[in-house]
Amino acid sequence: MTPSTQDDTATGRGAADSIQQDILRRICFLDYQPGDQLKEAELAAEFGVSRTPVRDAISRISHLGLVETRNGVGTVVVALSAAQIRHVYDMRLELASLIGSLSPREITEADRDAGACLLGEAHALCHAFDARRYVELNHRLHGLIASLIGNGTLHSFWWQTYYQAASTWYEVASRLGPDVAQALVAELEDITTALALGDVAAIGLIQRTHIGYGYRRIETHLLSPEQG
Amino acid sequence: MTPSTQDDTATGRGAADSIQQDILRRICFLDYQPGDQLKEAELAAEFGVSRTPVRDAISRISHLGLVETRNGVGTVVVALSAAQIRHVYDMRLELASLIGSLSPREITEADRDAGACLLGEAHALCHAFDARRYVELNHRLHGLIASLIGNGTLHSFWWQTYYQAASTWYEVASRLGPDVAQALVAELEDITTALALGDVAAIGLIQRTHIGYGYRRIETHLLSPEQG
DNA sequence: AATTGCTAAGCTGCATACAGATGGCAAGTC
DNA sequence: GACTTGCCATCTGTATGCAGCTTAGCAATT
Repeated sequence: MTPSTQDDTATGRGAADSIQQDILRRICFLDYQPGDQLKEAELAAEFGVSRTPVRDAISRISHLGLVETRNGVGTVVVALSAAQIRHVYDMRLELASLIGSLSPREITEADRDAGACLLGEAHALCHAFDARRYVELNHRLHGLIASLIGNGTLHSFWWQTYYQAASTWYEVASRLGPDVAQALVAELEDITTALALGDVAAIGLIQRTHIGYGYRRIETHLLSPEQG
Repeated sequence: MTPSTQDDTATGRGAADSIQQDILRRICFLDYQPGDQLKEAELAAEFGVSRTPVRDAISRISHLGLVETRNGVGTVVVALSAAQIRHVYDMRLELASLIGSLSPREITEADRDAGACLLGEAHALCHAFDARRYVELNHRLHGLIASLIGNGTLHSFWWQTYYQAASTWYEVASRLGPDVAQALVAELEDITTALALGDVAAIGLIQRTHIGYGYRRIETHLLSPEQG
């Protein structure tokens, strides 16, 4: 039961694995935008490996629907449709509720420290906003919460939907600016409280709440105004 | 948003895709038992292709945790631990409830026909039981229900957990014999009723119920007596 | 001027050769 | 006899060459 988007096959496929994460990060940070082409040869040269591990990485990413590869054409980053985004968010709402009920892990002091650290950085972000940094903070917050999930299947699914959803955040953050940082602070304040109380179920419900808010932001600022 | 275990990348990776399904089927039918080694060269020869598409297929399967591949050793089929099986079933119970609530598709006449056909074959199976045939009927039932799921993310997850769970059924069926066929008949009777009424939500709840029964069978006949 | 056919470039899919890693076996040593 | 050590068979990870597919652009024709 490997997370499938994070740390599988610790031994084998060393190169392909780190490349996969790197590409996923680039998609979430919009280094690769929808429509961009991922050329195997190019990436192979950049990472200093051959096409084989790059192919492996891209093949895995295609599971998530974030890229589409066609013979003779290439691999392009695809923007999730409005319907797909809704489906992902509908699913994430449900998964969030399960975090606390399906074999959660015990909260440790390290978790509380990480939460406090994130909250501090989120505060700083409000004053000096940077979309990239916002996405990165979200990534670290996701990692913290995912680590609390004891159920391996849920853990895997949580990561999968994360990457699908996260690919939209950078653009929302760019358009909304510091407002999303404020929202992140609010979320982290709730979460640090729950961490202090050792209540994983509460964290799941908090997540559910803020996933709902997040979807509303996407709906308003990404789906309604232009593009579909 | 590709199902990831069923029909991704319709255009590219044609060979790898069918090989992946074939290997997954073999694992579920216990043609490959836990501990068995999947040798790339061997499979490549059997399918009449090179190692590359075989590697691709195996790489994808490793997502599900059904195989584990280590450099210098090989790829072996792994038996899910009791905890992993429980996690998968816990998740399936929750996913089943969502089938009816997350953008279900309309039920058609073809669905009703397929359900009736399955029910007939399940009846036949009670008299002349065959574990392999039981697993196959379950597979077709799963395909029918999965096709009713409109939410692409849920669809993908439903398939993923299916393969993880199905890898245990053959052994249970072998030990219990016709009893599981009776249970399948009961399940299909409920489902054909729901199909007739066009009630997808009911189908999800029926699934949830029988997934619970199924787990109890596994717990009793696979986990308790011997092995863990 | 518009259309159609061709050509060439570029990309992925696949095949195969090589290198690194692992585990077992056997020879050697205490 | 037990343990250690080095060799070897074997499998995966990686590199690279080749073939098929797709597309864009150009040229010839209507």
